[in-house]
Amino acid sequence: MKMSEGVEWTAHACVLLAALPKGVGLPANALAEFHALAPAYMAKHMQALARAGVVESVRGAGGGYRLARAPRDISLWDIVEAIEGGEPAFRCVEIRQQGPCVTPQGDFRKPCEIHAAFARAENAWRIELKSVSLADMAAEVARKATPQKRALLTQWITGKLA
Amino acid sequence: MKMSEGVEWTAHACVLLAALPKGVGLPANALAEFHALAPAYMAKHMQALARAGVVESVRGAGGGYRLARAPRDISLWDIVEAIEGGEPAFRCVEIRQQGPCVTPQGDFRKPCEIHAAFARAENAWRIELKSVSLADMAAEVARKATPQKRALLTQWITGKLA
DNA sequence: CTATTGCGGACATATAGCATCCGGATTAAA
DNA sequence: TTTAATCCGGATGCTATATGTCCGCAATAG
Ligand code: FES
Ligand code: FES
Repeated sequence: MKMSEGVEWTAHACVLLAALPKGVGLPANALAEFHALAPAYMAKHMQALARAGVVESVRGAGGGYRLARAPRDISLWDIVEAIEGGEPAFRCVEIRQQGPCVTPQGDFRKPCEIHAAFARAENAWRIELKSVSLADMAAEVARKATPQKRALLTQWITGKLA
Repeated sequence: MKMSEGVEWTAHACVLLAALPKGVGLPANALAEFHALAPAYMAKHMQALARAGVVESVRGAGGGYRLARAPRDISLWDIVEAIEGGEPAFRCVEIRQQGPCVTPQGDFRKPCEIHAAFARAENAWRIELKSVSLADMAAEVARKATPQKRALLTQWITGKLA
């Protein structure tokens, strides 16, 4: 059970976008370059984010991606859902309905206990992810940054926007 | 992000073992047959459970697998850990340390915010799984079973133990 | 008109999951 | 002592998913 690395890629990218002035964005190429990632693959992931409504795309020269909502209104779960899809990790395939001890009158309308337990666990996981917003993470990153890093960052960003 | 189906296989198998008298077990073949699963693959999964100390193996004729502890002391998490391994689904590969804006004096000793958030979420997930025991699930299954199913089950089990 | 950028599909490769098979070791029972 | 049942670990093959690239098309700013 391994989560796609695309989640980390796009999460970092969104944190970067959250640090930009409202309504301003960056092209996929720049987002990939910022963390030295494969540009073509990053572009694919950003398309998924756009389809999911997490970011907005602006086509044409000078375009790129920008956040579709305020950083406070975008959670880590939104990103996971966009990249991984909303399907649960545990998928009950109803093996209880197979085998020599299944009765014809068996009642399988209610989910089995195993299924229900995993559903509860994944729900707790989602709730935790939904409670973390881009604003939270961006603020924490900014707090920990040294003055040098801050300067380097603003310089790089202005270079990309020019 | 998909969990191995082996988790469902072994979870059902353990619930079945929990319904047996204490100290009594069943061979891997029977555990596979009970839910019409691939016998060879089920055997592999049971070996993993034995290595993890969830079940005990008894070799030789009349042998098989039995629970290593009381059903109350085996949780769903124990099974997931045995089959999937304990590694987290989200694995931070530290891409924050790459790119044009990393400063030489960067402090990367503390985990980044994204990493920390996923760790919290997965911890909530694990806590929920640890709170569900085989005893809980077996009791629930028994409660929902019809008299016919109960009879069929005991007949099948006695056939396997003979 | 041209350069830039996103969009979607086709494609290729790598990794992980699914499943089988086999020889060896162990043990109960005939 | 022989036989059959059973677990163990490794080797193997197949399939699905993840990773990553490429290309033509559409949109848009200058
Ligand atoms: S029937 Fe197997 S988990 Fe629901
Ligand atoms: S550096 Fe990427 S999640 Fe920690």
